[in-house]
Amino acid sequence: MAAEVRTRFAPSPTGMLHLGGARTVLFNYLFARYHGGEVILRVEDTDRTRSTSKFEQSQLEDLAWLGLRFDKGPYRQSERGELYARAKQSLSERNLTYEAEDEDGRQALYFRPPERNGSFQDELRGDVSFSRVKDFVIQKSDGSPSYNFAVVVDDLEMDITHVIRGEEHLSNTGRQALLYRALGEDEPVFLHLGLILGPDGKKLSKRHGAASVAEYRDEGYLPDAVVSYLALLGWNHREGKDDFENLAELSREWDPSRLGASPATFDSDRLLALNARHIRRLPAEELRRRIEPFLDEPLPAGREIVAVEAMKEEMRVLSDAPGLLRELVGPVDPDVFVEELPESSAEVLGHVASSLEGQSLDGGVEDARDFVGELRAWAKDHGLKTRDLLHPLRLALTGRNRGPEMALLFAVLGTEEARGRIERAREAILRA
RNA sequence: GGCCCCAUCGUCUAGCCAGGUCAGGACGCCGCCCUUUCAAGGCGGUAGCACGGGUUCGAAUCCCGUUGGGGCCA
Repeated sequence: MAAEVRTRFAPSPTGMLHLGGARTVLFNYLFARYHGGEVILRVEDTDRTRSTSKFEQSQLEDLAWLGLRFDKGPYRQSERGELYARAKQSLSERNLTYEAEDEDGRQALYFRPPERNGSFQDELRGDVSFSRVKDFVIQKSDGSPSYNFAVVVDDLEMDITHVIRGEEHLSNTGRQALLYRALGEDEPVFLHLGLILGPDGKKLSKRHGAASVAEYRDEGYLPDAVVSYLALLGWNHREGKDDFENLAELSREWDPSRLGASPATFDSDRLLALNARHIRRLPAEELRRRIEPFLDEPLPAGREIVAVEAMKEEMRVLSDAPGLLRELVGPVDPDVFVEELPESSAEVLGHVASSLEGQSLDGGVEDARDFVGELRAWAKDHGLKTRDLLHPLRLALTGRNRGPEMALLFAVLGTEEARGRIERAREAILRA
């Protein structure tokens, strides 16, 4: 039962999985899902000097982290020597190969294409021509197959129907097409995605900073946000949707007719904003679970969820969590901001401190909101602007003049801690 | 150097294949609303068809060239 559509992702384990590669897998995955076909993982490790199992392992982890599952594989080219030997034999029988010295002066096997010009069909670019193709190596001096040769043999043997990859492979495709033809086989459908560019307009690479998937994971990006962002690099939604909850939603909405051939520039600010949006959508319970590994101090006992709720508003990546937590519950030195406050703030703080008596705001957001409501009513009665109430209060509680909703601060700090901080701020003002 | 690909607001792009809607949306930015502040949300605004030739009654759209950018191989 051969599936009608079969795509593959074929990474070389010579480095980390980069965003470009991740986008390529994603599209192979989505394309296969769209057609009800399958996607295969094939590790192209013929370059024995640069391939390591460590990189292979890390790439597999990154793929899993992104939520991309393969229907088959991983296969490794290093384990498929026989297939290449057989194909080589077939070419030799047709007198299309010869041995000669390569650039390094070592014996290698060359392929002599019967034709040197021609064209192939690319799904996104139409008829793509090639010309002046020179003889090229198919078997290196160490006996391993060359890149172009192994790819063709494997894609043929695996019955790959659609080769979806980055544009950097477009110029290799002419040579590959010649190989298919020499082997007497039909070519798969080629589909070359536009490159992903860095801010300088060049192909996105390590030179552009954190371009590996692992680095994004370590910084606290959510896989769903990364996937959602990557999907829009070289593809667009028919109704202009620009964010997708997760892979499942993307799979439902994705359709290959919206693929484009133009290059796309990677915009890290946009990814960051998108990640923040995904974080805000997360239920506090789940967000708590996710930030746990990033924290360097525990969340306030018994008030974990409100604390997460309070941090959520300003969190853009999970690694923001420890800093935000410190701003929330870390020690406050009133002397730092006391200058900013008028003396009348002492009275305000005095009122809040005494109102806190008998209150129990430990973790209850609703109670805290009621309490803040009362404070606002009091301020109004005394001819105070809300700002004159909340600004000193915020400084007293966190030492900052911006931050989460006031009620959340009370709920996170709890009655006693809040009262202590307010008292200390008040004393500092009176002292000044 | 050879071959190849790409070209619409700052960014991602829709529109191009089957020429004719003030070139549409989103992000960003600016302003306003909301808000103690920030964020979020709502409303409004700014900004673009790289250039030159054709073809056509009519070109972002088709053709040629130029320029620019990129890729691969050397």
